[in-house]
Amino acid sequence: MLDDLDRTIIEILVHDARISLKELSNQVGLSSPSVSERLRRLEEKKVIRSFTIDIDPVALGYSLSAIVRVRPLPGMLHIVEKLIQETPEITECDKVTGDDCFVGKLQFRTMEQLDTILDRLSERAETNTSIVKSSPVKRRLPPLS
Amino acid sequence: MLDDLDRTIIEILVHDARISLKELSNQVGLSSPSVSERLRRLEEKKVIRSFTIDIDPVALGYSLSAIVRVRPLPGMLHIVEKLIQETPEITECDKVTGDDCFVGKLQFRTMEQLDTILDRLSERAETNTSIVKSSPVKRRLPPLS
DNA sequence: AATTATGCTTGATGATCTTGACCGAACTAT
DNA sequence: ATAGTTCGGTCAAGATCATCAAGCATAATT
Repeated sequence: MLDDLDRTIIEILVHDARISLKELSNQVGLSSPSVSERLRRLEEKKVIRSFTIDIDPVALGYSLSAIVRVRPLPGMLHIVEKLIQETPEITECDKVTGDDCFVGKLQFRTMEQLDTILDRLSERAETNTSIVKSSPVKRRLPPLS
Repeated sequence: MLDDLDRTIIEILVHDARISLKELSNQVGLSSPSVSERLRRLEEKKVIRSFTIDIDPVALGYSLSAIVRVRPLPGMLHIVEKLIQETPEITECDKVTGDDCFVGKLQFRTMEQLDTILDRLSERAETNTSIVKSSPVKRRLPPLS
């Protein structure tokens, strides 16, 4: 489905999505129309879901983050899911197997804010919260091979 | 630190980091040199950490993912941290407070592969793994206000 | 009140992107 | 085998875009 050239393109763009087509095509070893066409196809096939930016949450004032595991009280599953989606400080959340139904990431500014958000969840779910101390692995791609 | 124009720029780029400066400046309502200069400063201040792409792991063959909580055995903290960092299928990992020391995300292709990876960790840590069934909240920014 | 710093616009220039015409290798069907 | 088709590539042009220098307005500083 993806050949070596596609993988090279992806690896370059992961590090700099705003590189010019010319520079990209130089690094890949193809002409720019070829790379442009490959890019178009990678987007079309939804291999590349989007070009985006990585923002430092601290710069937005969110100096703290936490992993929250959420186990809805009986009958509360859908309400809790909606509540999670409507909590903008929860910046990602997965629904998982096991005792915890949801595992999410929470960005917040103060402990007071954390408390407020968790209080709201606690009306309908048991929560288990771990404050993030550091991130030994920053977001990265798995092996492309 | 950030004004409304900066926030607008960020919101636009989050959705399309490869938009031309011209189009971006139209949407922001400034001339392109102004936007260019603001972009430069946002990068300089490390508000924008990088321009990158969002890749569908499925397109890379990783049709499964899991949240793994890792509690190193006594004395194994640093070895386990290193082991996590050297496991490329772990695409992000936080060090957190609480009983679990690390919480990571694992991308994998088959249950067999999951088993192999967890076996390696289990020599030096207790692990608790939850398979991701869906993602009710895709990665997003917290409120910029 | 004068001065300076900041952040903006404009317009010229040079660089980049896109498009269309064309080419060749690989695969299919006769 | 060979003719046709498809796919992915190059090249060159015209169209578009980014950058730079110059100049202006506003707000802060002295």
